[in-house]
This record gives sequence, C-alpha cells and structure tokens, in this order.
Amino acid sequence: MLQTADRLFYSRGIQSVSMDELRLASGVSLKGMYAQFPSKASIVLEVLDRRHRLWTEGVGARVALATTPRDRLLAIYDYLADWFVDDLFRGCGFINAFAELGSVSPEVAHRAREHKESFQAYVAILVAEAGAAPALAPQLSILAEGAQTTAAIAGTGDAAIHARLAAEILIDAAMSADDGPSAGAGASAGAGPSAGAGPSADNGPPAGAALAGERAA
Amino acid sequence: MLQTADRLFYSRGIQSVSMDELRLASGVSLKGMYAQFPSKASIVLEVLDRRHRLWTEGVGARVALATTPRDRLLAIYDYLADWFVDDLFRGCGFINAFAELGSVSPEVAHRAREHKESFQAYVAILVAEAGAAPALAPQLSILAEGAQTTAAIAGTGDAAIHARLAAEILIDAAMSADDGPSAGAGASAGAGPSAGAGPSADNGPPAGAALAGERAA
DNA sequence: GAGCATAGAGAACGAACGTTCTCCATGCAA
DNA sequence: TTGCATGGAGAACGTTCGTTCTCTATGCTC
Repeated sequence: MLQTADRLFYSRGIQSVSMDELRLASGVSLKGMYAQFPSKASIVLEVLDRRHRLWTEGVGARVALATTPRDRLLAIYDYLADWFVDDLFRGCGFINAFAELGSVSPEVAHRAREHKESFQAYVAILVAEAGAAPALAPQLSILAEGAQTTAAIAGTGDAAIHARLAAEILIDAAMSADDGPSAGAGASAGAGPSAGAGPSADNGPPAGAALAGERAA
Repeated sequence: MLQTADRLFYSRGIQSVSMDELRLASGVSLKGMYAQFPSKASIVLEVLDRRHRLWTEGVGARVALATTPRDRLLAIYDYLADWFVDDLFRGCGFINAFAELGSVSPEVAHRAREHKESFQAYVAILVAEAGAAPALAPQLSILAEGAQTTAAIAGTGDAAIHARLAAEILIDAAMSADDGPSAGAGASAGAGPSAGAGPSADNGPPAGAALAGERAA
C-alpha cells in the first residue's frame, strides 16, 4: 500500500494521483485505506518517512562496501549512478515533494528539511572519518544534490559521473590541504546516518516584491 | 499578469493557485485572462518562458561585471548568493515545475530541459573562455544546481558560499591541469547570454523556456 | 441454519477547479 | 439621446477530488 503510493506519487507527482487511483493500484478499498490512514496527507507523510528510510539504508549499504574513507565518500556517487539509470528515476522524491507541496504543507517541508539535514550530517561524518576539512562535507552534499536534479531533468545518468569526478578533486584538495594527523580513519564502518535535529534556519533577508494590479505584460 | 502569475506559481506551486486567485491578484478579469491565453496551462508555459529570460539576463548581467574569466565563472555563484537571501526564494522555478508537472505535462518537462541545457551550454562557453578543461563545465553546473535545491530546502543561503568555494577548487584544478596555452582568456566580456536589463524588479530569477516558437507575452 | 461482525464496491456528498456564459455598466459614434 | 461595442463581475456548468455512507456478500460463532 505505502509502496504503491510511493510508486505513484514519485512517478506522477502527489497531487496528480487520486485516492481512487491509489485504490485501483494497491487493491485496497477506499474504506480500507481510510481505516489505515486518516487522510491522503497522512499517506504522503508516511510515504516520505518510508522513502527516507530506504534512502538511508541504500546509501549506507553502498558506503559499507567501500574499504577506504575516500572510497566511502565516493560510494555515494556510485549509489547515485546506479539509481539514475533506473527507468523509474525521476529525481529526489523529497525535492519533488517540497517543490509541489513545501509551501502549502509545513509537514512536507519539514520532512524534506529533515531528510536533507540527515544526509548532510551523514556526509559530515564520512568526511570527518576521512580526516578531511569539515568544509568538504557541504560541498559533497551539494554535488550529490545537483546530480540528482540534473539527472532527473536531463533524463540521463551522466551527472553522477561528473559529480564523482568533481568529488574526487574536492576530496583530494580537502585531504591534502588540512590533512595533518590524518585523523579518524580509525572509525571504520560504524557511523550509521541518523537524522540530527539541525538549526531550524529561518529564511533569508528581505527583498522587494511587487504586489497585484498590473496590466497585461 | 504574467509577473503576478509567476509570483504566485513560484511561491505556492502551480496546482495550488487557482485561476480565481490569479484574477484577484492580477486585477485582470477571468474573461480578460482567457482572451489573452487559451488556458491555464498556456499561462504556465508563458511564465516559464519569461522566467527563463529573466534568469538568463540576470546571470549574464552579473557575469558581465566580472573582469577575469575565472571571476566570470565565480560570478554565477555570487548571483545565486544574492538570490538565495531573497525572502521569496524558493528554489529553481524549473526544478519546481518539473517536479510538480514534469511527468504529466510534456511541455513543462521540455521547458525545464531546455532551460537547464541552456545554462549548461552557457557555463561551457565561460569554461572554454577560461581555457579550462571542458569537463569543468558540467561540474560547475551541478554545483549551481545543488546549491539551489539545498538553499531552498534548508531555507538559508549558505549553499552559495559552499558551492563557490568548491567551484574555486574545481576551476583551479581544471585550469592548472589542462591549461597549456591558457587559451580563450582573450575574449573578455564578449560572450554570455544577452546581458541585458538587470534583474527586473520582479521576483527572483528563473522561469520559462527558451527556444522554439511560442507566442509572445 | 441464525445471527452478527467485517470489509469491499461503489454511490453520494460537498467543495474546488478550469472554463464558459449571462448580465450589466461604461464610453464612444452618430 | 440612441445604438453599439467593450469588458468586468460573477453565476453557471461540468468535472474531479477527498471523504463518507449505503448496501451487500462473505465468513465466523453458536
């Protein structure tokens, strides 16, 4: 049920999928669905939670296969490369959900923020384990982020290759720059990703906005 | 009218804005709107086209202010930094539109793809003018892409700083690696997308599609 | 078999949407 | 002033949606 909902929401967008389609695709009656979940919105949130879990596990598993701290960082992009060539790939489900509902559903926005913060925190741990400068972490996160949207819109998986190459350069620069005591390489596989409560950043400063009431362009 | 539509679509999502709200906010009657545009979908496409123009002009203008090829590449991230702190910033309008309607509206998907391809081609020109290895271009594009979604979801502008720092490292690596005859540094301000009017009072950058004939606003 | 709880199919409901239509006020030409 | 074209306000229409309700078939307990 949640799996079916995820498949439909992800492939077509949340608002484009009706409860009736969900019923048809999942085989669960309308009554059954409303017995499990109080509303469509709650299904959306459950789907996001589930997707976060799958992503976290998927990345973690791929990272665990790598042996060196450097390869563990690069494993993220290998994971992305595999994902991007999936026929059903259509970008990051959280970015998509945020774009569609983020400004109209605080819960969706919150889920997306938590998901991204969790990933960024995970990358930061891997960076620390590699003994690289902390500034490397947001750079690698941004690369992963950009690769996902680029691949989604372009419809090709090239972005993973480019992001990986860029990551190699950034990693090498950050490790040679600050290396020093080639730190945390000791802590091998341990650190699992975990959603950390981050700074609940506000929005940015001001900016002018024109209000209503103009004529045709 | 298109400006108002853009503001509403961008800030709340396309499907969350009704024609009635558009009427109220723009001051144009329903009849007037349907006299100008055959449907809401056509308004969406016009808005995207317009947004693409503003983005192209905005980035071009910022790049034109820089003097060295290296600074012209970095100017992209300065432009992003300014944009991200705008109160109304909510990510890239094309990514958002693609996430919401890309799989249900081929025209929207096409506009998004064209917009991204246009930006990537622009970056490639700047990279060539800097005499750097061509592989640098997609890396810088991905950084810009990732910065936009990261900033949107996080609600802070930090991503622009991180992306800029990463870009510096990648640029330096690409220019020292392949440099050779330190090529195109000759072409100073020349290239770029029609560096025209600055960021017109409107909202942030983005929007719209580029090429192939659609009707005028 | 009788009685009953469960749950599925799908009708029903109220709201919202995109689009079209009706009505009316306005401004201009003669 | 009369006649007419223009365009706004907003009602109307047909559809879709999320959610609830009705009806009925099924299977279980005694």
